[in-house]
Amino acid sequence: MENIISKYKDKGIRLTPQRIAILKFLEGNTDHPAAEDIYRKVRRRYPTISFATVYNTLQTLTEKGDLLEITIDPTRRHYDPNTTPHHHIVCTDCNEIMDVFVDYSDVLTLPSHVLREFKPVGNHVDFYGVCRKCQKKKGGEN
Amino acid sequence: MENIISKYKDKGIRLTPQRIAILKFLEGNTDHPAAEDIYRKVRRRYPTISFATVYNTLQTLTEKGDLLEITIDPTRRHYDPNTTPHHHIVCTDCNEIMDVFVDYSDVLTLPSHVLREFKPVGNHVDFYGVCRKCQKKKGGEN
DNA sequence: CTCTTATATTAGAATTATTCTAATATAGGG
DNA sequence: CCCTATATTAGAATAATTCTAATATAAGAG
Ligand SMILES: [Mn+2]
Ligand SMILES: [Mn+2]
Ligand SMILES: [Zn+2]
Ligand SMILES: [Zn+2]
Repeated sequence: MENIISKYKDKGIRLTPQRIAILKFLEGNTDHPAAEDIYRKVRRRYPTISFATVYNTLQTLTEKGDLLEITIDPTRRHYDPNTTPHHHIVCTDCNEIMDVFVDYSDVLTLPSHVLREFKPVGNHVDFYGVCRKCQKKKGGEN
Repeated sequence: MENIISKYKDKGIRLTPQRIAILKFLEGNTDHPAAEDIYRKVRRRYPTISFATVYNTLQTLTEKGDLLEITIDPTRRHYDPNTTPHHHIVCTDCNEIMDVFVDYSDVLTLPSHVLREFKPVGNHVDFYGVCRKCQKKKGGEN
């Protein structure tokens, strides 16, 4: 818990109570929260926190390389504190996002005509599927 | 050109001049336009067209399975009239999007603990890279 | 410990993409 | 040619994100 503080002290990011609360919420969080999820949680302890602070902090962390923006939900940006490269599977029904820790880099080869136009630097796979909960729901509907 | 009309007449989509203009703009378009790109183009011939018409038409086409929404740019939705499954590479600098027509399904295998939670229905790979134009620009900066 | 200041926080306004509304127009079948 | 279910429209509404400018504070220097 307290090592979050030492971890970020070095990085040259100024540690305010609001930021520490955000960092604690994100630490180990595997839910891929959106800004509002973070805002709602942190506001419980810091009722005057502003959305601007949440967005500013998320942007700072992203710039420092300690947070990833997930562009998988067209309606809002989600955030992922796990910056080791990995992929996601999303429920087409409820939008739940689950991690997929497999490195597909070796098999994701690009055709030469693409390589002629682009110098690749990374990849990310979005899997789509139906989560167990939604499979049950759908079964019941029929 | 005229076969667009016959193609969609069957599908039970009512063909208005505005819709035909949108369909013609999308036909074979490989630029992955956003709603505003479509609006701006079609407005040249139909100056009174509304954004609502553009969005309604895009939604209708998506529902009929003749258009794909591309969730790769966090600031706006892009659309792809090519509905055969394929992937994309995006320039991290200028956001240009290029198609990648390779079927990776066989090699994108999921771990069993993920398969226990999700019944997969599809996948999409986002490649990131730097396009030739931006490679030159960046080279010049240094 | 106190001072200083660069940086962070805040409320609220601004911006922007997308959706909604309700009045009007029209595609296309009969 | 008529009818009506469906499409178009202007503009308002909504919602995510960004911006602004005033105030507060973290943390390094002394
Ligand atoms: Mn993740
Ligand atoms: Mn494409
Ligand atoms: Zn689900
Ligand atoms: Zn580029």
